[in-house]
Amino acid sequence: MSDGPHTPHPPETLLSLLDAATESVLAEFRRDLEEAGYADIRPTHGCVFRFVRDDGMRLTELAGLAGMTKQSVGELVDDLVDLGYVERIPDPEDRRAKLICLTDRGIEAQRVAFGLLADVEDRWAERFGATRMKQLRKLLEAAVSEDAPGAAPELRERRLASVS
Amino acid sequence: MSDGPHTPHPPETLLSLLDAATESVLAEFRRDLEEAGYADIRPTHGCVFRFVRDDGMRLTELAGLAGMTKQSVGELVDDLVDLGYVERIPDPEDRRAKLICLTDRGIEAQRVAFGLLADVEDRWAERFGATRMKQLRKLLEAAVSEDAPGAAPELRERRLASVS
DNA sequence: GTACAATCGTCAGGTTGCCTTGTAAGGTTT
DNA sequence: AAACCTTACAAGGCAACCTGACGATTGTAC
Repeated sequence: MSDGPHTPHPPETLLSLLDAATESVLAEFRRDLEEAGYADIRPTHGCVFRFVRDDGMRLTELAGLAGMTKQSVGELVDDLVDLGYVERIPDPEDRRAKLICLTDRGIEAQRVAFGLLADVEDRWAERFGATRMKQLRKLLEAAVSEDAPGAAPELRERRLASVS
Repeated sequence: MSDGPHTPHPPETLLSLLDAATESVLAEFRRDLEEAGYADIRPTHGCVFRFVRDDGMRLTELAGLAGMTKQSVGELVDDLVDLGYVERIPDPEDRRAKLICLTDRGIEAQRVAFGLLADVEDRWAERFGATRMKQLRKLLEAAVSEDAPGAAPELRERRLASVS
């Protein structure tokens, strides 16, 4: 940092690399999803597709898993209802609550999306070799799941729950 | 995807892992930066600290490096001017333009920030071993800089230019 | 069994981080 | 000097989150 007059080409930090890689994968996924005919699904909606169970799930639980507020997830669910991917059915066990369920179309979209994500990963594996990809996965999993030396404790719940 | 009734614990995709790791590093960095007394610097400001040269830089060039519009970067520069980290001085070579320069305080902040990012990476290296970190870096660099099989071409310019 | 507190979802409104469009001032070209 | 680029800025919009404050239930304590 203090060698030389300044950093002409700024140093690639771990953060910038991780962020760039994330964006790269995300962009690829978005493109594939769009090409598959699901242009109306935005990346934000992923938190619903990712966590919702087939037998339905309450908003509160979904929000908890996604690490977001009920209001925010509620908005996304509104979108997906309008788009016909999910529906809210009254919870038979609690008349306050509603169960958020995937429609048939939603189930299909979920299947396709997870498939495309797996394809992206497969392409990476082709480029870098399956061995390296396994290493990468292991490393990232360890970095994320373990107690990081300095991460804020409240983050740990969210960490696996952010993007689709 | 279609084995078993459904995926109870959703599968960790490459995307979710990368995203989680990014967030983890970012959170750690933010915390460290705050503890170092720079709570007023937001992550978004990183695109200025990251790319600005010591001898100053025009808004247009900065925006180009950051992969953002001039207006967006201009706003961030406004913030940093208010906070005393940068200043706009008239460009002697073009009276339309202004050079965005770090103040002494800004230079110090930049030094500290890059140092803290390096510290985060060192801590990762301690946890996983220097060898694995090198592998991780190499892999990410390759994934990001090479022509990805399916990435949008316009992304490639931006890819290394997003977060601090 | 009635009062009280907690929980479920929603409404209203705000913040952040970006973008697009338009405009005025300063250069460049011929 | 007329036409055309730039440079920066101002105004306004949008997406993706947030907080706070409800009404409608439900579970809990007297």
